[in-house]
Amino acid sequence: MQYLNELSEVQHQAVTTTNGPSLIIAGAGSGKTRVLTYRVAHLLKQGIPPWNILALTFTNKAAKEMKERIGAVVGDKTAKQLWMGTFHSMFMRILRAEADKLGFANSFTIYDTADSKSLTSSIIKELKLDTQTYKTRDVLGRISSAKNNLITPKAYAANAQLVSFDRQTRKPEIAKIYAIYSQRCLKASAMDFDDLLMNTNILFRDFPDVLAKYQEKFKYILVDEYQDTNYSQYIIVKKLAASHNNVCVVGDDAQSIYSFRGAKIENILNFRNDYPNHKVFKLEQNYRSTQTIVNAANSVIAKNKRQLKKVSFSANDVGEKIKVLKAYTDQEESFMVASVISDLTLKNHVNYEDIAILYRTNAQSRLFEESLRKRNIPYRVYGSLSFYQRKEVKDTIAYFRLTVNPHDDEALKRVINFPKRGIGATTMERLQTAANEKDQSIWVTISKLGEHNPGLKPAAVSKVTSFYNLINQMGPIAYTAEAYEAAQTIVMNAGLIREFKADSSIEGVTRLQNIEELLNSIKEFSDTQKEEGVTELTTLADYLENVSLLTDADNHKPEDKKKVSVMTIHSAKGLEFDYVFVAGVEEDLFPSKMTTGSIEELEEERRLFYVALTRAAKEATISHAQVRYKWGTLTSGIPSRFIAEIDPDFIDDEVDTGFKDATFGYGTRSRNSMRSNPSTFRETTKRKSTDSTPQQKLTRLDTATSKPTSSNGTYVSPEDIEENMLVLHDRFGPGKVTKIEGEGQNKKATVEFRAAGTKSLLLKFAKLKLA
DNA sequence: CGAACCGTATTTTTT
DNA sequence: ATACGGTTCG
Repeated sequence: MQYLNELSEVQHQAVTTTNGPSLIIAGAGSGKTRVLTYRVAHLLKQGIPPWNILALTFTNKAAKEMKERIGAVVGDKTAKQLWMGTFHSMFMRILRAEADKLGFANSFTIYDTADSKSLTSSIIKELKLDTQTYKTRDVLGRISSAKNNLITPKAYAANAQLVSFDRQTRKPEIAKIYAIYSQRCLKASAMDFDDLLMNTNILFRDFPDVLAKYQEKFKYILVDEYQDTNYSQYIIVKKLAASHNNVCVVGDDAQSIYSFRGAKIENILNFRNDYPNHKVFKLEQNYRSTQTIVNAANSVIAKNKRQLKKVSFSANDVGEKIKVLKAYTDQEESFMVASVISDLTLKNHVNYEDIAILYRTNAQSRLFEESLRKRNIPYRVYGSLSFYQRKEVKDTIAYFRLTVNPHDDEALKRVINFPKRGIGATTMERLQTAANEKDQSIWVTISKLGEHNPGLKPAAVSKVTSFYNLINQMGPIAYTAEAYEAAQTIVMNAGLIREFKADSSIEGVTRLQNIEELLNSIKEFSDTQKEEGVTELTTLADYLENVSLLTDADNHKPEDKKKVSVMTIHSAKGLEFDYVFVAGVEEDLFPSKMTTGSIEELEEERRLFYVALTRAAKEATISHAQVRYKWGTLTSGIPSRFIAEIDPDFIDDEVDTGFKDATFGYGTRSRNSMRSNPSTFRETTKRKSTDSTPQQKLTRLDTATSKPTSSNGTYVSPEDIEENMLVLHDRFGPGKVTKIEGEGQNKKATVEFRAAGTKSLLLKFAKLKLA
């Protein structure tokens, strides 16, 4: 047992004490992953079959990495047979086998957040409720938290507290919306993220024999990030563990940052009551970070009232103090960070992959991208809009979804008129109403148009029917054909390729490329399945199951290995980097404005800050700006309270940027403090100007479906438009100005588009393409 | 029915 | 600033 020698005493205990309930309190950087990995490996070495072990992680990525590490000890083949993954993916797997018992097709669809939103919002509209009062986000939030607390629609309506709360907030119909939402999901054979957990609970509650089967199967259960489990997840674990009682949970209450998603920090605090005979292992030594970072982080988290007492210490070097960069503007902040990174890599030979920029909100990523690009620093932004959330990709996947499960109403609504088939709002409304009345999916309604026509004109009937035939004909290939071939056929038959090819604009070309990338990823998936020894045919249905729970971080490409990581603090959970930059540490941003109302929420933000700092192994740098764009307007920000909460012994004096006014300022400014200005910034101080010339913004690009790439186009004023110029307008692609008429606001240009013929445009909507 | 146009809310975090 | 939904016009 070579691997046991690499462990500290307490780690060793935590790894080898495998029977009975265990609670591992694992501080940041305490070698938690290593313990979990070896614990599983240890079980396997003792002859426990891999399929008897259920290991629940917080992200797919964590599961994948752990499987690889375990594979290195016990062999890949064994490791692959482990039930190791996120709650959502593991219980999806179980539901795929059992969903018919609950009235769902086993090929049920998974609704992502966008689908849930769209469904909720259409129900609100159908009920003719005031959309101002019933905001989709709020309603969905109520439904989601009900589900996470295992409150069914019926129970919701019967729950005095919930009902009276909704009445007080003037939203008495939420119970009804919830009921309809669930009914629609059932008819569509669709489950949202919360349903995957809730329906697992219902399955275990209503089918004791099924529960018994899985209790028997999972002889050993491990749960990572236990502090971030919600009630629904907690009950699943409790039930599954009830028979063998071999449950090991790992967590750190100081790192609980998901209460907005229903996570209950109490789950870890209450473990002792739930499992009286449990053993506790406290991993308190931080092997990751310098003493300075650990002590600084401790000094902050000490301000929180609710926490388990534990020590977190480092025996590493004392290390550098934490730096605070003070920028005038948000843009300047990003330039500074890029500048420091540049110095780190050039002078100190730090590798890009050992550096991360972390922030509170995804919206902050943009400026960092620009600054890093200007300095030719390779980077990868995680989160934000993932590949799978792009419109064209979602549309294409919607077709795949429909062929796998035609009752998937959200997919159907998405593509029934894309490409354009002349099926408009009126037709859809009639179909939806008919479907609601008969309590069936839109698909069933369409299939029975002959028997029951809800007032559709013959023209509409024929259009809808031909869509029906299209999908119906393709249906079987999702199950019978090889995934890539099926995907190709569908994309062709549905007219998607034709649609995307018709658009020769920059955006259009990108869209086509994205579809190609999607198809490639399907091919890759098939190939990987084969390599992993899957002998059955890999179908499109298989691919869809796999893809629905993937996130941006799961698309980790090999080339990302050599890049600076840019992401939210939430996504950085569980990761570590030598050099970490925490940006935008200002009041109302971090802590977020939404959270300063209650102590609980503020404490969570503080834990988030704690997580941010403890990602750093060698150096942590905090930055904040005095002026920042928010919602398109300039706002001023003061340094976050969290900076003041760090014990000053561990902080360097604030570093002013030293950048020149004109370059980055959003207006005139007076410089007052130029106190410490370390050499790092001296040379950049001399930079007189950058290549970013101020652009005159005329108007938005209306109806543009994807962001124009700023490198390809720039805004110009109407008076600068001349004949023969290349112009971009909306999605029409590049066109040439052939004629100019009128003056001033009414100045018009006739533009010849390659794809869309000749159009006459008001120039205020024109966008010049640099020829 | 679809395109063009216009007004408003949005940004807290994710499986 | 922009994405989205609603309204109007052809």
